Formats: sequence, C-alpha cells, structure tokens
Amino acid sequence: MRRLANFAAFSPECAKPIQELFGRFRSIARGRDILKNGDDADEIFVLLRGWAARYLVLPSGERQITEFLLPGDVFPIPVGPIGKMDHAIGALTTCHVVSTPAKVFNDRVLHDPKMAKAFWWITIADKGVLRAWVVNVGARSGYSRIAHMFCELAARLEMVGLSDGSSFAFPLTQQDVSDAQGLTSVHINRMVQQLRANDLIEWRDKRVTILDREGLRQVAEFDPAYLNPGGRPPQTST
Amino acid sequence: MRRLANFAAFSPECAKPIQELFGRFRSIARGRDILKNGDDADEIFVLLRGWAARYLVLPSGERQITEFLLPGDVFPIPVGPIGKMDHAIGALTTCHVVSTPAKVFNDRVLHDPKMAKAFWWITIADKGVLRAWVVNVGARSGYSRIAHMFCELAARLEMVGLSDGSSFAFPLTQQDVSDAQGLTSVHINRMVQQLRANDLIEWRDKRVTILDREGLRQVAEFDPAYLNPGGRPPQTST
DNA sequence: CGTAGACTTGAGGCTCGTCAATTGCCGTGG
DNA sequence: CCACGGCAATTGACGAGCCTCAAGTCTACG
Repeated sequence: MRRLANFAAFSPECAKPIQELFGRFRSIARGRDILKNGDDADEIFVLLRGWAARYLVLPSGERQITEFLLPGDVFPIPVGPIGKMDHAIGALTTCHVVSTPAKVFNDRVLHDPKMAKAFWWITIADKGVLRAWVVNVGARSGYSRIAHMFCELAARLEMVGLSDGSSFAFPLTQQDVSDAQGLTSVHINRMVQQLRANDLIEWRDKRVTILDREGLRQVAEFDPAYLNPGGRPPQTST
Repeated sequence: MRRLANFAAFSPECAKPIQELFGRFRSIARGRDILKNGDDADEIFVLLRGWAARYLVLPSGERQITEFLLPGDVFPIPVGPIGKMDHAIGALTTCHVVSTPAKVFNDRVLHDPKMAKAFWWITIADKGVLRAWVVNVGARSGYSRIAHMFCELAARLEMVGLSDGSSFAFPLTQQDVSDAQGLTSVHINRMVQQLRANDLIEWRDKRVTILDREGLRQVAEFDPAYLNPGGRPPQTST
C-alpha cells in the first residue's frame, strides 16, 4: 500500500478491496525460494515482512542477486499471458507474503487503467534501480559499491517507513551482499571495515547506522533522483 | 513496428496512424546525445536506423552504458507526469529517429489499453535484458561477458530482421564495448582476440560473424529465454 | 601524403579472488 | 551447566584478472 501510494493518487477506500484480494498468507523460511527459476508466474505476491531478492545462479555455482525486494514490493509483475520465471526469487530472511492468482489480479486490478498505470510506473522505477545497479557493479570500486548500496537501501527503506533517517535494520549477511555486488565475501568484509574505519557507517547486530551521510554519499556518488522517476515527492496523496 | 508486433496482436492498419503520429524526423551524428541527463522527457522517439545507448558518466569521467538501443526501440517510455532524464541517451552511430511530443503519445497511443499493455510489456522485457546485464557484469569473466553480449545482440538483431542468422553489422568500437562491459578497451581487445583464436567469432570491417554458435553459447552461458518474457515466439501475429 | 582514430601489443602494478585458518556467537543436547 | 557443532565474521598469504601507461601499427579520409 505504502509503495503504491507513491505512484498513484490513492485513497484509503481503494486499499480495502486490494487487501481482501490477497487472501492467501504464507511464511517462507530464510534461504527458501518463493519462486523458482522456471516456475509459472501464475501467482502474484506482496511482500509484507522480511527481505527477498531476485537472483540467478550460474553453472559455476555463483549466485548473482539483481534486485532486493523490500516490504511493500509486488512480484512478479504480470502482463500478458502467464510466462515462466527466467530467474528465481528467494527469501533472504524469513518472509511473510500474501498472494492471489495472477488471473484474479489481472481481472480485478489491472483492469482499472489507473491501477495498471501505477504498476507500470513501478516497473519503470524498478528499471531505474536496475540501471543504477549496472552502473554500480560495472563502473565503481568495491569500496564505493558498498557505500552506494547502503545509500540506496537507506532511501528505499525510508520510503516505506522502515528507517528512522540514519539507522535501519539490515538483516543480510556479508555473503548476501557479496552475491549482490559481484565480489567475494572476503573482499566485502575488508571494504566494510574500511567504511567503519572512516567513520562512515556502523554495522552490528543486524543493524546499520549511517554516521556521516554526506561523506557516504560522496564516496558512493549517490544521486537519489533515479528512485523517483516521475519527479514526484515520496508522499501519499489522496 | 516490428518490435511492437512481438508484443501485441498487431494489424497493418494499426501501423499507419502511428507512423503519421511520429511526424518529426531527425538525424543525429555519432557521439551526439539524443537526450541529455537532466533533460525533460517531453518527446518520444523511435529509432529507425543506427545504434544508440543509455549511459551515465561518473565524476571520474568513466562512462557506463546500461542498455543498447537498436532500430525499432522506443524511448524514453513515458508514464505519468513528464519527468527529467536521470541518464543520457547517445548515438553510437549516426542515428535516424522520428519523434512526437510526449503529450500526444500519451493521448493517442497509451489511451488505448491494448497499446498501453504492449508498451508495458516492452518495459518488462527490457527489464529482463537489464537483469541479464547485471549478471553479466557482476558474475562473469571478461571473456564470457563479451561472448554473452554477442549472443544477446545476435538474438535481438534477428528479431528486428537485422541479422541473417550468423552474421550482422556491428558498428561499435572496442571502446564502446568496454564502456558497456565495465572493462577497459585494452582488455576487451585481448579477450576478443581470444574469441577469434578459438574460432568462435569473426569481427572485422564493422561486421561480426558467429562461427560456432553452440560454442559461443556455452562460453557465454547464454539462455535466450529472458528476451521473450511472455514465452511468446518472436513472430508477427495479426 | 599526412593526420587522426581505432586497433594492437608489451611491461608492470593494483584490485580483488582463492584458500585456509581462526574467532566469536549462538542454539542444541548431554 | 557445559560441551559441541554450525554459521557468520575476520584475518593472512598468495595468485590471477584486469588496469595503467605507453608505444606502435593499420586504415580511412582530407
């Protein structure tokens, strides 16, 4: 709900029918897949609680994460005929999700042009995040990659009310981070220690605190513009 | 047209009004930007001829390409209020484009739910390409990255009729390739020579020939599934 | 025929990977 | 209550992939 509100005029009355639509609740343990590579994408999920990720594992056994899914995210976004997943979506922590059949979602939600537009907009915003991810992995050093990831996650978590501005719960392991950034966990560890030594962040007990927001932003070369493609401020409108 | 046809039931009669819509023709020289970072995205383009790319330049001066735009591609895909570009789109070769104001495009094309859905679908397909790009840059060696790029481009070019199956015009410089793959042109050069030495590809005079399709596919770990998210075969339907 | 851009080649160095061992923190079971 | 096992974080030594700098070759083009 909160995420949708960023993308469409959205009244509380709209919320109820959607909440009723997603009738099926499920809890997924950490490490389990919510959707496997090759599955039919015939069910639409909303992540209520926990962190998940889209990823692919290569023949070499290496896992590359391409997108973090945070509470409020909807997946997979369906359009046209039901296809098969070309990647997997796995739970990085214990996840709570609700779901509805894709067909129902199509008929009841996407049938409304306004809603369809809101979800399309989300797709475009996600594409922006993905572009930033490519830039990160392709052009930045390990040190600033990690800084960038923290900047982005802090901003995204704040949008859904999961950050108090400078500190947020961060349940991932260094192995997860390394799979996302295309580095080894050993190297992640060393770079994180460097960020700590430079008093940019604190990370302990599954919680990250940004100590020097401006300093981190500079190291990361972070510009949050891409998170809000329409230029719309992240606030609820009626 | 050809690209749209892959994503929606599409009759020739539909084509005419769209062709008339994009009234403004322009030719852009190689190296010039079609849209600069920060520009208003108030005009919608269709690339008729030439290659272009979405890219970002970092403070360090490094350029990271995040997406290749081939003939038939539409950009920027607009939704909601007109925003500012958070990246640039530049011509990698001389490009021919036609365009129309975003407002007109919205009213005349996206107003039709069927059309809107087709463009949304394109957005989702592009997101798949971008995911593959992240995997490529994040998890593969320079050698297989380049192999993967050739596999993908061969497949995409074939979809729009610009490849004869194993050979296609490839107008990019090694510098362009390096900006896309997050490597230096020196290293690209060495890896390309290795691909040549292994009789996988030929690349001369702005033309690439795939000599050993299966061998290249294995090196690249290429699975074309992501290019057609709906599972629909790449053919025109009425 | 001269110049510029693209491609090619070589030597040396840094970032990051690999392998391996150690520490600390739990949750479990004796 | 303590021993044990497992997972995550940490550290070190060494090696490889890729970068940097620099020079040289080839081709297109004026």
